[in-house]
Amino acid sequence: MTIISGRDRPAARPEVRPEARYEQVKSYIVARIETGEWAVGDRLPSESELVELLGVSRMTVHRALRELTADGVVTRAQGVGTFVAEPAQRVELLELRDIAEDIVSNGHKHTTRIVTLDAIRADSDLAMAFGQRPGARLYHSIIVHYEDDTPLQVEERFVSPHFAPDYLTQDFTLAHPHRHLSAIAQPEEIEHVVFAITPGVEICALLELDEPEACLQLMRRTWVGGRVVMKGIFTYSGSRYSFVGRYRP
Amino acid sequence: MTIISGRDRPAARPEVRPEARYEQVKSYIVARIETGEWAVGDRLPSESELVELLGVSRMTVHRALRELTADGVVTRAQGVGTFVAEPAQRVELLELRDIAEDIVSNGHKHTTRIVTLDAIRADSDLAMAFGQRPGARLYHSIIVHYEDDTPLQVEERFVSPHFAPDYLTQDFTLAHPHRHLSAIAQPEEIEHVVFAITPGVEICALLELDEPEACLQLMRRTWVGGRVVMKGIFTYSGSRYSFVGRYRP
DNA sequence: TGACCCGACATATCTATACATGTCTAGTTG
DNA sequence: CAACTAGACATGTATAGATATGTCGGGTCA
Repeated sequence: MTIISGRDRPAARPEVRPEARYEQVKSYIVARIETGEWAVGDRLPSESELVELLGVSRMTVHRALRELTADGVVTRAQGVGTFVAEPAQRVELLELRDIAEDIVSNGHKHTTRIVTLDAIRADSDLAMAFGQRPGARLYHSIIVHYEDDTPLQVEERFVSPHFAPDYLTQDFTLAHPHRHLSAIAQPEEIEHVVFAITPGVEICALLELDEPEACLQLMRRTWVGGRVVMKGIFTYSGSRYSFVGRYRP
Repeated sequence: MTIISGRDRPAARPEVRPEARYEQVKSYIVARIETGEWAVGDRLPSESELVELLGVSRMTVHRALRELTADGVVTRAQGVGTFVAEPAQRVELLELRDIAEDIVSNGHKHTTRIVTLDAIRADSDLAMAFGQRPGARLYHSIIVHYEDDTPLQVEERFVSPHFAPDYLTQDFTLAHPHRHLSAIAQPEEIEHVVFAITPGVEICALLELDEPEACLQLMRRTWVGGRVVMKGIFTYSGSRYSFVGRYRP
């Protein structure tokens, strides 16, 4: 049995690009899994068997199976066989967009105001957070991001000088969240925590809130070389900002 | 010039699996891009040129380039060539974990309490949200999720009966956020919005908060067939819950 | 009995070749 | 000069065959 007629098959509808054969093989396998004919954990026919079954070459079958492996549909073990994988459990993701991109893509003007920009000595809490001795030097900044003339976000950052030597002279109108890190210092791990807080008087003033309202706060820690090199606390104007995630399974 | 010696090359270190040739080709290309020898937008040597340059077959080069395309390192256009792609801009993602899984994986006991479970008639706002006529039937539930004996989340959901016919008799101790949808109704699109709010008296009572505090609120809308079929509003106990994301680039 | 080896079989990779399809250019033709 | 066309060249797909490597079971032998 073959799923595919000969190479010289006339195209039924010239305007429709015929599906490539390896795609047809993928569809064949996925269909059989979806109907339950091949259940989770079952072993699929071997490549050679599929070659006989479908009338295509082994490389074509192999490509189909390799892509299905990448898609998480099957798992393969050399010398053993190919098996129907556990259905991937859906992970729902929220995209943390850069505030500047967000403002610009909504058709507004993005500006920043530097409130504080200095080098400090770490107190014991900061030293602990950065895995350094108390008294270690850290760069520190407080910046307000505006949408047109409305403050949307206050960001406070602490940065290890070693990985951002020219932090104090950077162009803070740039958007990228890791703009300050030198090129060698590629982040190895980034941790985000999102809270809801009621801001204190300083942040209320910076966000021009007449009275405190619930605000989103994002804490980001960036690791390089097993150490925290940047810690940022981003407080968003409560009723004016939300995180949005939109995805298609 | 070849990057690869003959097939019968003796393995220098038998315990180290030699890298496959298509992997070596990928590394060769990536290295040249990373050093800037091939800059963004530059055209790479054609497959045939790489064959000559590297001493491997075209299929091997092709596989390397196909995988680099999937990785977003290069872009290809049939009949034109292969080009160094824009470096993918980092998107930072926050995983929205299921509350029940979260509680259990932290070693606590997860229980739920059904506060409300009924069928209602949509008012004009709800009808608008679900793309239906006012007066349409909707299932409605309010459920509190507890970590041990502490309320962590209040969820309120509205569900289109057509896609969740047995919603009212479901097992609400199950965790999956789309447990209620029938198997045919695979979500096409899911939208999440995260706010910070100050909860009203009802939610404060359900979360056993003595006085209002800033809380995270997650709104989720699920589309099937171009229509909203489920809308949920999840309010998390303010100081007791945060979203955490941790990832390696 | 247990350690070892070997063969059957599975996936993984690589090659050489062929043909299909998309793009662009230079030249031709009206 | 514009429109068409042939050809060069790029990627995309498919094939058959060979080799490499991992797994497992059964047979052999001390």
